[in-house]
Amino acid sequence: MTEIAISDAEWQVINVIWDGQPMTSQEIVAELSATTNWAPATVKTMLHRLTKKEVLTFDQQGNRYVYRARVRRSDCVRRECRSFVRKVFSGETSSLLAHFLKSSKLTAEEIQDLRNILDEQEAQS
Amino acid sequence: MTEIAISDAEWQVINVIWDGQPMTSQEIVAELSATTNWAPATVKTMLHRLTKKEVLTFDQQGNRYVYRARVRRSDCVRRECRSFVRKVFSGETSSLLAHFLKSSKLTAEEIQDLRNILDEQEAQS
DNA sequence: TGACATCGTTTACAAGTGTAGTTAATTACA
DNA sequence: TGTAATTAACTACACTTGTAAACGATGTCA
Repeated sequence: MTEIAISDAEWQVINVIWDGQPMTSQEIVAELSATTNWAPATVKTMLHRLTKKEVLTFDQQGNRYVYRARVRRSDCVRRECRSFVRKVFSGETSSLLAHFLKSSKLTAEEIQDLRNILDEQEAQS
Repeated sequence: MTEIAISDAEWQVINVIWDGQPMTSQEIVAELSATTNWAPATVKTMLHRLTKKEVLTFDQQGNRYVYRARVRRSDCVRRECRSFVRKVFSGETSSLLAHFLKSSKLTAEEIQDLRNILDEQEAQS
């Protein structure tokens, strides 16, 4: 079953990796410096832990590592969503949807896109 | 700013309190025994921590406490949702909505309700 | 008025987390 | 080839979390 637990800070790291892999650690550090105040050593720790958790892997080139994800973003997103809806909305996805639909200001275009998804969903049932 | 951090296990506890408050701890324990394997002492710890975090308060009646929430569920839900969408969907609520709309099987009725919400949202902009 | 049951409080403890300095190895430049 | 810079690994440390037993106070029933 291998429960992979990715912490909040680790999510920030692996998000940039999913967006730009393969990446060296200094590229990752550089990217994260835009959104955090983490010391480089902090990022290194995170990379180390994520590697240990088998979320990341790397190819060694000289004395530096080139990281990439070992797990699919979509799988992690799905898992995280599932536990979130369970925790906050008692597992009721429709409540969650209602909440986010109400609380967010969407553009006309986004609204249309969502309508289209609803149409598809309806067609499939 | 008072960052309130409610852990996963604590969410399970406060959820039953929001649903049934005011409640004594044995009522809370009883309710949770339906969904968890926690020892009563575990629940007590949680109640204690949530009280310390000022998420709960209580009235003393004899030697037992009657607990109720000090924070509104809607506020906690909102905060939790905000940090979740930031963590998993880079803050893009429309991505989150698309994900959940696609990944969940909704009844025709739920779909209609969501459409109505979309209509309202559109009308307001 | 004891003895027992029931509360909440205190203590426990390992694992995970956020945050980062220190160190040892390797590379690169002079 | 030696020294400076860079890199990943190791160590650190306080705080949170999940999980619960032990303890002391209080209430209850005989």
